[in-house]
Amino acid sequence: MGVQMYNTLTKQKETFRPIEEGKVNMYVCGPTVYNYIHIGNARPAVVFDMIRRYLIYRGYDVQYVTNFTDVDDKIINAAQEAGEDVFALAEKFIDKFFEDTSALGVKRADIHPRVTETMDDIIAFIEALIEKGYAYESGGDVYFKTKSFPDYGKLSGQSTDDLQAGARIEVGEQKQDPLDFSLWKRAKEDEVSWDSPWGYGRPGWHIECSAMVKKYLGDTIDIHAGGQDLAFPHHENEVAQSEALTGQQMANYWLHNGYIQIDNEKMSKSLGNFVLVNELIREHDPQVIRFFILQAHYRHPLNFNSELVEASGAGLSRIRNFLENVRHRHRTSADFADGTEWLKKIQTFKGRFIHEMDDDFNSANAITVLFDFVKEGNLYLQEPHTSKEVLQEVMNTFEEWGEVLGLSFFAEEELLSEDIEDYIEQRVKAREHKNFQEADRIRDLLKEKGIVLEDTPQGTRWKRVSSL
RNA sequence: GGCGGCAUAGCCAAGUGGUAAGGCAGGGGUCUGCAAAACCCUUACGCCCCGGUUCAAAUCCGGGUGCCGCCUCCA
Repeated sequence: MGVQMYNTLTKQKETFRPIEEGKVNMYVCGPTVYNYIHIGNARPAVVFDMIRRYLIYRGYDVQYVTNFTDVDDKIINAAQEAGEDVFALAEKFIDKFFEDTSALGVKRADIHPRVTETMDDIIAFIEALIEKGYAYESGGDVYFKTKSFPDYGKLSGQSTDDLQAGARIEVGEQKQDPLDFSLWKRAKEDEVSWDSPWGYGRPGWHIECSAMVKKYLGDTIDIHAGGQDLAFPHHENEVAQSEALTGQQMANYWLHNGYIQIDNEKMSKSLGNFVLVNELIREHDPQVIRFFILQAHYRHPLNFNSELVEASGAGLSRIRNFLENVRHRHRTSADFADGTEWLKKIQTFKGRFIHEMDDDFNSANAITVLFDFVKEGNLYLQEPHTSKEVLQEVMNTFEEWGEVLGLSFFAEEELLSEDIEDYIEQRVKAREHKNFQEADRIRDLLKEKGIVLEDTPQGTRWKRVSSL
């Protein structure tokens, strides 16, 4: 059956068929870099990173491109307010983007093109559209002639007639039709601008993605993704521009993630409920935030607040505890038992994981498979004899799943300092002599140092508790 | 007005025709010197409401209600 994904274009789940066997070209709309990213920006970054990782896991050679909109009204305004240089401000928030997303386990794209570095291609793209009669210059602006593209609306399910009703022409715009949208905007006084056949100006809102997709991935790509709100007008306009120019379908599969809501409302400046990732990761383990995001299906709306994240963290701890305990058992016990049955069972779990992920990247259900595994695995750990091979395979499996989900389930291998080793040794002796008062004293003392001790039939194990 | 999404236990969240996954929180128990971790039992006679189709519906159809979003920059 293979990987199934919900395609916004056809409004149904489809079996994924790449253009070229074994390869995937994937483009995800990136942020406008005028501020720190918020949790709403984090969701597409995380879920499409997960999808990318999964496709790689499934054997595809994935070429993944995410852009930065590094020149735009919002950036210009933000720079003005801060009294900073436009380019310096963009540069700064690109750095911050990488900082925040990598904390969330998001890998870098293969290519991160920027508008300012794609200017020639954008201008050439617009010129070609004018030549073909799909666009026109008007007072230094260039507009796309929406009605000249018959399929307009096919992605978002809007009809030009319906759109016509609500459309308006902004003051100062010189469109022939209210539905036309801008490809090139004439520069205002003292604004950053680039030279073009239509005078100084900068690209409109949607053209960058069309130009970048074409430049880096080709006329038709496999997957184009972004937030639900981008479907219209952004992606619709991209389709119009690209397909008008090339005559080819722009992308075979369109994926859109659902919104994150704060207390069931959209994040917005007016409501003042923006949650910046930057601030969030000071209060929560970023891995927990990622885990929280992946515990919901990527297309569904997801409500967000601190309590929910913490509840999620307890779940992640369960998995981590299990693996720490597996590791301890692996270190401390000999290889007695026959592992054949369990090795088979692990394969079954792996199959279930793939089955769930194949179904439109259902990471929520995939994580359920992990919990089911943990449940059975904990029972295994209680058996008097375990197989070292099985324990190793359990760790390998979670390592593999962790790589797909972008989660690290294992604490860093760590050696304790000698004095703490000594304490643990002393406590073992104290317990042997039934001096429980002393044993408890040492346990409390280490707990204050962030080391929690747990006594098992295989000896005392320790773990470090997170400071977060 | 047009387009779309959502509604499942105290909370989060799967499930899209076969008799309600999983996590968190709560309660009870087992194990333990005591803990911790873990395990066992327990928490929706019912999936927003009303009709209908079916041997069978949370799942399909019709009608309602509520919430959220897009249509303007927005992930």
